[in-house]
Amino acid sequence: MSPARPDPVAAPAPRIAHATIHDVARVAGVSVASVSRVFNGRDHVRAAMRTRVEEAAAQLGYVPHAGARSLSMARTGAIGVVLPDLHGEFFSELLRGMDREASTRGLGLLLTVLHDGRGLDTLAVLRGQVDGLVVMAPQLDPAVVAQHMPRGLAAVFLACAPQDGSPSLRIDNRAGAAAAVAHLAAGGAKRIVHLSGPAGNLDAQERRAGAEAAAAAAGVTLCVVEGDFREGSGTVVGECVAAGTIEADAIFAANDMMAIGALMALKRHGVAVPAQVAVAGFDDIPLARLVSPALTSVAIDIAAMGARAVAQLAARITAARDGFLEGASGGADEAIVPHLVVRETTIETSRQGLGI
Amino acid sequence: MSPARPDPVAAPAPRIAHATIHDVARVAGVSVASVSRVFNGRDHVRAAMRTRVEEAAAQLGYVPHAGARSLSMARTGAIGVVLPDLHGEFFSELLRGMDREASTRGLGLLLTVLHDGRGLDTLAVLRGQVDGLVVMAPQLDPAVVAQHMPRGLAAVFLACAPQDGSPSLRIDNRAGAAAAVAHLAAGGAKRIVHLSGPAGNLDAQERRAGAEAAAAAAGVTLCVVEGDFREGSGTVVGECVAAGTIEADAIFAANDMMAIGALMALKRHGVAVPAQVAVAGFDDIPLARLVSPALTSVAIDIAAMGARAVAQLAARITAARDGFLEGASGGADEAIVPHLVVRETTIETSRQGLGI
DNA sequence: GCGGTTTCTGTAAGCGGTTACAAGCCCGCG
DNA sequence: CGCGGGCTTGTAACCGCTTACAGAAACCGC
Repeated sequence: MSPARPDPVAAPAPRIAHATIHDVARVAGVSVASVSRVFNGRDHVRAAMRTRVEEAAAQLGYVPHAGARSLSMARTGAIGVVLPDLHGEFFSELLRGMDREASTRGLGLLLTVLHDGRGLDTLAVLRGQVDGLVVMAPQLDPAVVAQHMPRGLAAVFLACAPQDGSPSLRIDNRAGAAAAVAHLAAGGAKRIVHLSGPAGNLDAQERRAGAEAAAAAAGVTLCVVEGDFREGSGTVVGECVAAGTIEADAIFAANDMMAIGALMALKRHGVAVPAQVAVAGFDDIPLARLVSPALTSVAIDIAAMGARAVAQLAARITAARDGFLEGASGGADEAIVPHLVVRETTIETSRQGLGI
Repeated sequence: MSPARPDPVAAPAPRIAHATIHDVARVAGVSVASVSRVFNGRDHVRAAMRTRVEEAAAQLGYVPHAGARSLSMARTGAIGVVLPDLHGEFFSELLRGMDREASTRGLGLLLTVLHDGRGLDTLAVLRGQVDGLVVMAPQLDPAVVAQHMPRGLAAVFLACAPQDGSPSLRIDNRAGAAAAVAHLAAGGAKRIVHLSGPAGNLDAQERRAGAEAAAAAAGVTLCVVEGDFREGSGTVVGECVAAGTIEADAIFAANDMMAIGALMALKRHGVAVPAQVAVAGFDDIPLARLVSPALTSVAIDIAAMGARAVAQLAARITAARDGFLEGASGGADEAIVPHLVVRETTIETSRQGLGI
């Protein structure tokens, strides 16, 4: 072997371009297999060789090439995250949760945003680039999504219609709405008006159903007014309630912006909140705690949802790798149960809000 | 060739596992090179062969393996985004801007969050997985970052101390602060108090310098009080101004939370804003437009900054690929100039705010 | 019909790793 | 001292795709 080993001293100084495993092997005077073994841990490698390789690697500034490695190991160490064009808090919290979970597992996050409709074909590109997919595409036809899914890639669906063979995570809108209505009823409300979202919206439907169920269970009256998820419809309802056109002692809006619209309208007309009319919303947007009085709302732990999705996906990936064939362990669907955040619009408090 | 070509009819039905280029070649009865040519476009391929290959590919549901392709082409089609542990609006807007720019170029975004200190070594893992890096690490020692950068990988630095050889994008804090102070002076302020950020903070220093320069230029008095970027220090200053301990007709805070603290304190003490004391902040957080009176603030187009970073990186990547060697075209450093958003805390308006 | 192009197409050598397999080494034991 | 057997290590075959190169086929004008 000795004649084949070049003099380490004669090795060129660290290059601009990256050193490969072959360079390291040459400099260390060993075979590429040995270098690979040293880098991948616990194969039987003699100490002398290990240090020789490590020195050569350090000298060359060698870093393994993730792409090559993933090709030969059939594992990329990244998961694809497919999201609609989201904004603000929701987006960042979701990603934060996913990252938290992924990084503890040594996984990277490859982000793909589906710009309005176009671009489902980018999913195909992901094959060989990720080990699995977390897909959130509530606005898309499940059949179309299914058709574009790279076959044989583990996937978890988030907040959208369930797909065959892949588990999905949804938000338990029903339970959240029920909790809000039950809370209002427990606070003494007898006639609750539910300001719902647009009839076509799935979340809106579920929230409404939850509200109705809880109202029935509590024996209180619930009247539903259809809104559009925007502040304006809240304003209208707030004014009707203030004027007595709608007789109610509590308002439960299907999202916070509508609740805030109603709240402001009530305030403007001198209606005491919560003394005369209590108000609750859904989503717990950051603004909810800042309005005065602070808005009671149903909160979803978005980060936890993201984390859960990644955890499920990771489980599926290892399961697939360990030979459990597809389809089998299939759909461990989960529902994320929101929790109620009680603030000043539903309970009397001595302390004033932030004064904003 | 004919004996080597298996009967297409005998080909197995589409498999569970993914078909490779060899499978397609076999089914189509051609060589892998031809399949590759068909998929990669504009090489000379006869029409008959093209359709044969396309049919075979469709039948097998073949999708090229991105990993393998990137290995042989030395191009991954992804760029790494390295960020500190960010929250909310900033994070989502930055990513939105990056995605917008990246997706038009057919690039993916591989996200890496640097959880408090730990994890710079994950940068090394990125080699072979991305074509370039956008790094934002304002809290880290530039030298340490430089040391961990995979050599030979194009990079752009965002809002942090400049690095050798890689362009960086920074926020022009000076210009933003100057604009705010000039605006206050133009509105009639003579004695402005600048509530700065902590002395050790780079942004804070720059904002202060900009404020001082603009005050000098406008010939108005500027007195600096050091704050800590939190609401509390704003409150204190607001109260001093209300009490007359600090004599001022305008407050310019180095960020919005402090400005809001001051604003609320002034309001509480019955000081008219902006009539008696004008207030301006920095950052234009979402809350700024919601407080009453709405806060004038210096806004940074975060999405544009993200987009710009990606655009620069893309340019560097292609430059590197086209042979311009490193270091040369080096640091086309850019500064993102913020713009002033004028609201009710600096100009009289007839309309009331949102009433929040 | 033939040489000279020009246009396809196939062969095979990578890209940078991993890893099954076998060969080499060293050891203790009979 | 010879030999079986466990550690180390090297050889080489992949992973799935691109592409340089060369051979084959088709086309041209004569």
